Amino acid sequence: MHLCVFARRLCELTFAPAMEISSRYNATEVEARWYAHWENRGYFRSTPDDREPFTIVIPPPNVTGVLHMGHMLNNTIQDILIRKARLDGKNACWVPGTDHASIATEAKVVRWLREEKQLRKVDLTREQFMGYAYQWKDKYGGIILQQLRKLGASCDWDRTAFTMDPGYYRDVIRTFIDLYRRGKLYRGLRMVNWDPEAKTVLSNEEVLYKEEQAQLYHLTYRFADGSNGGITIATQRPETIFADVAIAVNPKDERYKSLVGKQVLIPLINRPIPIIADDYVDIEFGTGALKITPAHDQNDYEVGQRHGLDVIDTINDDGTINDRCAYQPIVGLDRFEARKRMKDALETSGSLVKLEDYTTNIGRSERTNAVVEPKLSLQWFVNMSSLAEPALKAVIEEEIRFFPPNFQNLYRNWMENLRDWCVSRQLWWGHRIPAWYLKSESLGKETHIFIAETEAEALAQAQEALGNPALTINDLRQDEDVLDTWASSWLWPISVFDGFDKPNGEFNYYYPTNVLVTGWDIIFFWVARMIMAGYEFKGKRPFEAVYFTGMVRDNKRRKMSKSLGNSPDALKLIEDYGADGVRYGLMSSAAAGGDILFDEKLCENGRNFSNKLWNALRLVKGWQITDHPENEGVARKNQLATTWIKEKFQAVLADIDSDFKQYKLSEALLSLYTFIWDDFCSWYLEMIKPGYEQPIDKATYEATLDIFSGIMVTLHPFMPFVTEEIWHQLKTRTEGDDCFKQVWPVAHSFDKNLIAAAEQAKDIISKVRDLRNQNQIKPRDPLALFVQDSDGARTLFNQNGLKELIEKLAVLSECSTTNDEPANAKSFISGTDKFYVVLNQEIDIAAERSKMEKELEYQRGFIRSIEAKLSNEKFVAGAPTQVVENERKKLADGQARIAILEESLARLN
RNA sequence: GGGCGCAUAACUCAGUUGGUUCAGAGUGGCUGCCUUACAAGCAGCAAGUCGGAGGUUCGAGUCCUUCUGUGCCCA
Repeated sequence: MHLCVFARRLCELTFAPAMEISSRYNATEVEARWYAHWENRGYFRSTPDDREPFTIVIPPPNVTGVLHMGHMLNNTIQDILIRKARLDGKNACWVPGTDHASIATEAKVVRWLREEKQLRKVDLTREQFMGYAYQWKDKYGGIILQQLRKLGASCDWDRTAFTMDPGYYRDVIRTFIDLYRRGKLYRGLRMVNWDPEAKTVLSNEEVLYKEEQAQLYHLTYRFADGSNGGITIATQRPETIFADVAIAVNPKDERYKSLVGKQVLIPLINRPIPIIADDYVDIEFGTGALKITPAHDQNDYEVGQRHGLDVIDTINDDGTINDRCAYQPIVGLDRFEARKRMKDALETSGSLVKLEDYTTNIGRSERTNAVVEPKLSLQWFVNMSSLAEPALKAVIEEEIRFFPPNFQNLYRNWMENLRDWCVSRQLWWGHRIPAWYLKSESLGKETHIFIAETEAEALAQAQEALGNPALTINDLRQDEDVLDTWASSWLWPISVFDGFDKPNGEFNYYYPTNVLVTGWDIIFFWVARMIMAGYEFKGKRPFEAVYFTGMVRDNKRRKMSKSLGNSPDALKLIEDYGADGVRYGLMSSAAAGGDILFDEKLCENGRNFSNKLWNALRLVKGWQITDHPENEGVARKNQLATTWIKEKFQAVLADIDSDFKQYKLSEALLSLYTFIWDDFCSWYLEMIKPGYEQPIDKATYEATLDIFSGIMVTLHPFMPFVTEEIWHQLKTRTEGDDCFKQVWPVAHSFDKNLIAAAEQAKDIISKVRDLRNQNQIKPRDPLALFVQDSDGARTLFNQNGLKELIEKLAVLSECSTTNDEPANAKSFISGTDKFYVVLNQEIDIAAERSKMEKELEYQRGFIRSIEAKLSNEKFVAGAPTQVVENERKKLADGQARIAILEESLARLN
């Protein structure tokens, strides 16, 4: 750093007058102030009125959650859409809330009890546990909703909902009862994914499969008839052989054809089982013979069903071996401990013929990481087939539109291969299943089931069903399980508007909601199920559109997660770059559905953008105002500049409107960014900027404030804070005249010719600057510019103010037409015109010639390709006239440039 | 094994129903700058056989086939 620079900085710091606006934008202070202002004035609140509603329900974050990158992306998008809808004059309602997240929350509460209160869940009653859980929720839950405020989320906080609020709870229970009564919900024995650690059922989606090292045991089962030999199978789970009911081979397998129907003996216990034939068996895998253990494997269960085989369950809920296992030495041991013991026992008995290392997919619980145990269990299921049909149709026929649309494929694929939905979870935190059984009937063998909203109703049902009025509540036992969290959140868009209890209330106004914004990773868990619920319970779509966001990943493409520690601290980012900066950073690289590789650099760009806006404000507000322009030339120049920027703004507005319609939010933001930074700041403000200590004329100044204000309104959905601040700094506004409340400018048609003329002026100016750069001429040294006289040049320069504009920005001492080539000048071509810049230094003729020859070659190539097209009859006949005409124009322009170049070269020689 | 995507500059990505020599943006790189709004900045520059091969077409980054690489979902 130069000394003088340092000195100047120091001066700024030390002596800057207090009145002066800081050269750096202070996001933290501004953001807190405006959020409080909006909230205090009740701007986020929505009540039904005559306006068209625009509704979004938040994907409720986990009540235990803290703000992470995914939330910020997701909620920034929702906020943009909601703020845009408000500016469009709609009654915008964004409903916030949280999800009780039964598994995750219960796990946290259990840990909290253990660590803070030295309590174990097993020592507590259900009521005690729930008491603690609510305590915990009140203390730690919902932090994320506070954090969303920091991001600028303009939710109607008065509507904050929770999936276990009393009304919501009631809806969930009633829905269960309703589905049961209509035969769409049943209790059944199913092979489920069992987490032996959490002792709960997991959905398929909650099981994570990963390749792990395992061992394949090759075991021989001897023939039961005492003949020599036996059949060798390969298994990864030798501890389950005592639950075997058959050995299966492929009917096409020549090796085993003759053995089908024979009996073999299970090693160590010598129980006979049959050899059966089933297509399921893979001839290539292992030995081609497969032990069938229906209680402990999904596929085996299905094989068993097909062949009418028994089910022998030898594993307890906690993963230990139970006493139905006929081999005593492993009873009571954990399944993995049992496996170790089996190795020796099998070796000793001579049944183990080979031990082979191999890699296999092992499923683990997403929550506890325990190896998932396939287990037969009585669970509650929702029948999916009838619910899926309208939900699939709605998406295929685009009654619900997906953005990006290709997620239809994923959705269809899943919807066409549905299994019934297991909705029970072996937890306490959640909506307790409203099913009562008779205590006299043993667990899992109940034949009487009473489904009711209350205990009293259940009792009445029981008394009637059994014809025994003496029955008391003590004779009944309520199901211990709660419902899957998704079995509550699928009602979200209905329940938050009380659509079950008051279907003719405001539910009518707000539902269907307009758009759902969520990550594609929960398309099955949640999106599909909300669609089902919408049609099943209300006969209507829950939303018109779904905007799928991508996953936020780190720069190594890894999904951001707590366990990897690769997720930046969301609140720290907001502190460092401002909410506007972070919002910009997330949006600028987040095309719908596409994953975003997050880089803090993007937030830095956002912060810099805020700063750019801030400094544009400082510039404009620093000007002295005068009633009249300095002279006629300045008046013409400023007139052209303001007209041009207005027209350009219209062009940009048209693009943005179209982007919004297609949910291309990133592109809309990028268009605005480019327009503001390049057109407005780099060009427009430089065009009208008065000389040092010169005033600006009032008309231009006012026009600039209006344009600047309009720009702030359009940028507001993306960067609400900085725009609100600047909106107020620009002019003195009346109470309540906030950027937040403005009307989105209506795009009207614009003057393309004027925009094109300005573009050419910019091209000329850039080329002069380039010549300065190449020839080491200082930016402030005035130069003389001449243009070869031509019709085109005269038309261009007849544009009122254009000549003055070029003179100012290119820093020219002179700008006029000529018929003669000036001495000591270098030339360039802009459009089809030739320009000369007088350099007052010796010109390197050889270099100039070579440059021109290169250019000439390029231009000749250019017209050759066009001539080829135009001489093709099929092209001229087949292509749209617009395209053909355009080619003719290009050809003419190219020829004009060639003529200029050839003539210039001739002169050089 | 079945299905769905993706492949464009050093990096991250845009690129509408095929139509401007169309190959674009940001970041990074290079050159020159304290120039009275902004160094969180200004002015300029360079950079790609649009994964390979074939096809359809007057015309292909864009449509089709196939290969390669890569990611995801399901089993």
